[in-house]
Amino acid sequence: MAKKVATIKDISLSCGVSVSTVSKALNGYQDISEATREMIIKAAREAGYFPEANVRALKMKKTYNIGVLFSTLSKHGLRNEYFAHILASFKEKAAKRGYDITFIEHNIGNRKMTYLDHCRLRNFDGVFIACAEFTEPEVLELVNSDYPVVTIDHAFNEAISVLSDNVEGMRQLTQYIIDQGHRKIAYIHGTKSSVTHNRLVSFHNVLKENGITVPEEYFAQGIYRSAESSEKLALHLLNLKDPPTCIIASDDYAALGVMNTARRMGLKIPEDISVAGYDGISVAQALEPKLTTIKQDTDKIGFEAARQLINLIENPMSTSLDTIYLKVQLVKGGSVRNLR
Amino acid sequence: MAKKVATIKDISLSCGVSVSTVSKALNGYQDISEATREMIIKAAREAGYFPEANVRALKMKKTYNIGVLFSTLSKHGLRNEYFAHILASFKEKAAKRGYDITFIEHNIGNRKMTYLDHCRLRNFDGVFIACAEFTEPEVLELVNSDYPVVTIDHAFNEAISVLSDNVEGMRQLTQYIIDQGHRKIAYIHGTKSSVTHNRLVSFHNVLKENGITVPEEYFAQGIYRSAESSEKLALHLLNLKDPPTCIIASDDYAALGVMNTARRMGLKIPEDISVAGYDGISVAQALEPKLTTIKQDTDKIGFEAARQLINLIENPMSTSLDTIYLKVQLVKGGSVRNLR
DNA sequence: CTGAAAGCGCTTACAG
DNA sequence: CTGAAAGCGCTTACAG
Repeated sequence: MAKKVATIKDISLSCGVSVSTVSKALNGYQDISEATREMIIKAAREAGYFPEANVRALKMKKTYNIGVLFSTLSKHGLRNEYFAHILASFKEKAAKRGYDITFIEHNIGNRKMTYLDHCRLRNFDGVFIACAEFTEPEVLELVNSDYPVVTIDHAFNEAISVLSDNVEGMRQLTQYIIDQGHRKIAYIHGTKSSVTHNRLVSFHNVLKENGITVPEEYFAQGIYRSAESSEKLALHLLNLKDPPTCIIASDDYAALGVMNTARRMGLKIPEDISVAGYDGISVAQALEPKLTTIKQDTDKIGFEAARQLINLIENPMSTSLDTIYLKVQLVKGGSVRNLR
Repeated sequence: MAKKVATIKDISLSCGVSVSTVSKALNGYQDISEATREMIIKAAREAGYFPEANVRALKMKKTYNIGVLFSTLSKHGLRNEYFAHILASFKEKAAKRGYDITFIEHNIGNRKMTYLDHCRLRNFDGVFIACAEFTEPEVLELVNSDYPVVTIDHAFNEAISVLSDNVEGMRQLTQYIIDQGHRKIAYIHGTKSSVTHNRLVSFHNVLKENGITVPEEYFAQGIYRSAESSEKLALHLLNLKDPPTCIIASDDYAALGVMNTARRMGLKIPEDISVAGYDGISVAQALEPKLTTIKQDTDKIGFEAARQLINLIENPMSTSLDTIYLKVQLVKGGSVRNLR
């Protein structure tokens, strides 16, 4: 079980040269004779030698390791398809550029610590805040630290932020529904956050632009990703004296809840009631009718976050701390009826 | 942007003591005067000092870092709810025990390397093979290495394996369906693998025990997690001269495909055709009728994998290389009709 | 072309 | 109770 690994010293002994020479030969320095280099490389291969990155980092001041903050709250974190997909694509891009990924935690080896402490401990080259409570002091401490930081879903002045364009997404979705002839549109939105806020504002604006007014009772606050919560709220909405013809849910999971309630009431989708979601999770496209929704480009978000972060790490002076808005895509599905 | 971090030397200078003394004070050695200790701890706090783990590891021969192999193939890896949930729970448990998690990759800093090389590079304390091609030479090299290894979904002699009990799961599911009065049961299974094999065998056995024979044409090979694939296969099955009364799909996603096809053909579920899945993904329980399926306990799998691996790391001599089978749970849902 | 030496930041016997 | 010294495995000016 012991992990006995060849060191540079072992190679130097077996080759009868100094460790300096071994190091240089292995790192491709030019001032080593071809014969020596070959001998060393051969010996290293045979010994299964591989340099230890942590030690290397000690001299090089670079760990090629990125810290990823991914707090695993109830419905968030890795258990959320949205975030899991973003991480997958971030990981792929980072690997391609030669960086490893380590999760940022609150403790290691029995020591409690802040996120920032953990970063120092591991000496990350940069930090990706993928999923966190953005008002937490510890998170802010990280954002305001000396580390190169990229966040998603939330913009900071002190970091690069990659955002799915929520204003534009909600605009496209709402306009599409209006274009299908709907004027009585209800919105079960998620709990308070900047994302929720932007979508709500956008929804309002598009209604106004189209000269549409909807009653207060068409707005309900649900819980992101909770089908249960939206089932109840949908029941209330559909039992109104003047019910909506279309319900937009906070996300695709919530939309499934709306569909369940509708079907339970004997309503057909989209004939009797139209439903729309947000996110574009895979399952919602495996159903029939396919859900009308806004697809967030998780591959692009993760890819872009990694690209930006590594640029910031490698060329801090030529990488500005921008907020980057990524395009979303309207998925027309079949769950919104054309009333015209 | 420069990460100037206080070192132990800085503290020693500001306190007027040696680095040895600082190190000992910070690590709770007893032979340091109370006054000195307090002064040092205070100074360290003020300087925002935090020891660097990589350097520490150099002496301590322990990194408190676990390598996780998670190859991101098309439908696998982090984009698969099953694996993502297992990773989430593994991560939580590992964090609680004080271990970090780093993904094992194929390259870092432009160097190609094997998985084992990467482990040596990062000097992991142990390895969790969560999602990989188990026949790949590189994976076998890892399993056969000196590293403590835990795998899931596949048993090895040289490692601890945590498995969801597929034989038992398929047994429960099949028996339940038979108990509901079904005798014409089709099975759209996944592509070849030990998991697929065990489920198929179990399915056969239960049929035999119940004196049931089903025609060859009731077996179809689909693709795990592909609704598209199972849509086509279901169409074929339902168009047979003597169609099944129940179709078991390889997993819940595939089951959704079966449902789509059925509905498209004007069949109601479960009145006209019964459907069952496997996995217990969240979405399948948000639908109506709820899908009859076998729920794999992803939380338990990840938790147990982490627990076993850390035990193996910390107490190699008192941790045996077992294969651990975890219970599954039959979710009765409403997608299988009671024919009695 | 090669190697001795210093140093990265830390820990830990050992001497005082 | 405190500190000088060696060492973990590697890199890199510098001297030869």
